[in-house]
Amino acid sequence: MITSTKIESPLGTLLASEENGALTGLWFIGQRHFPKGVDGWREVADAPVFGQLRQELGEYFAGTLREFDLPMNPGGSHATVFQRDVWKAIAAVPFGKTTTYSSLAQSCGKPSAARAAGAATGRNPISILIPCHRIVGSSGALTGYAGGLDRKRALLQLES
Amino acid sequence: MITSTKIESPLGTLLASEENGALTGLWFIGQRHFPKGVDGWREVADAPVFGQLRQELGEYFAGTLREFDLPMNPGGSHATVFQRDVWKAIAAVPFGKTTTYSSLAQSCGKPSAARAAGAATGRNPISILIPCHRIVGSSGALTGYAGGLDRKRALLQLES
DNA sequence: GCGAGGATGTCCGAAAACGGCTAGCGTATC
DNA sequence: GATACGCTAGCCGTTTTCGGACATCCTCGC
Repeated sequence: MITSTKIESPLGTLLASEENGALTGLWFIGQRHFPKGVDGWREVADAPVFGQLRQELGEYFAGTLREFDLPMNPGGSHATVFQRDVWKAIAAVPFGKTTTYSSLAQSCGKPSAARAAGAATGRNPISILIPCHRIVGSSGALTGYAGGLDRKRALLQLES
Repeated sequence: MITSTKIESPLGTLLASEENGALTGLWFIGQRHFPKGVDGWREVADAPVFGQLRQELGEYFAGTLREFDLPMNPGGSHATVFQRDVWKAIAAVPFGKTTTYSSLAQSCGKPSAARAAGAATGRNPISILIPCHRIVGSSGALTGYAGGLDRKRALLQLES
């Protein structure tokens, strides 16, 4: 049973989803790759992990928290091996730093799969906590963000 | 968590699967459309429903039982609406009787989908209990059976 | 009688398209 | 010379699309 809730943030409303006590997703409402089966989820605002998430997100946007710490389970059952690898690599990028798509690909053992890494990055189910906004082009250009480049810029600004 | 077990029968070895106390599948080993994820299932010979199944199958092949009665849940989560309709229609065919593919299609509200009904019949996950062997061509010919025509013939023989 | 063809839902494999990319050049501009 | 663009041609996992193949049967033309 998947449950969900909405969370307000300075960058717009977020939708969070949870299953078995672990966070499974966090998206800006209506963003690219917004999940499809949402209708089948049950809105339950007070799941424990949601409370913790609200708390930590608040501190993050206030600038007082740099690392999230709560149970996560991105991708649920589908999601390919490569995608999981990429997301894991993204999660390893520390607050305030950035890295490139090709560097990501390299971490996954597929040095020439930069473009595929970009695609996988876009499918990241847990925005912000898995900091896909910290991934930029090898030239330093932002190149893209499922929630819109403005938000990516804002998040990087917040962390600088 | 899906569990499974093997069951011997006069027509060959069967594989049964169960989830949450309900029978979800019953196939002749190696038959057409044999399930794929079997490796991920756990063999547990003494689930309650398996015991009952062994018992009833024994009586069926001995000729002393004509109607099975145990919890079934064919198709698990995938399986389309049309397929469920077809399987339900098959289950309504009584012991010793036969019906045709086009008649099945008609029962499902799609009179011209006889061929599709055939395809759906082949995907029936619970052999014998959902008596897909009772479905024949409109000419009376057996036309096909995922477990092989010999077994279909034998089952019909047993019921006559 | 007999052969050909169309309707039908689903699965499966193959092929093509599609991205949150990049390195390598050739030009253009100071 | 530097630096900065802009274009191009490869790169690669995933998604989408497409074309058959099926446990059929009825109709139509010969």
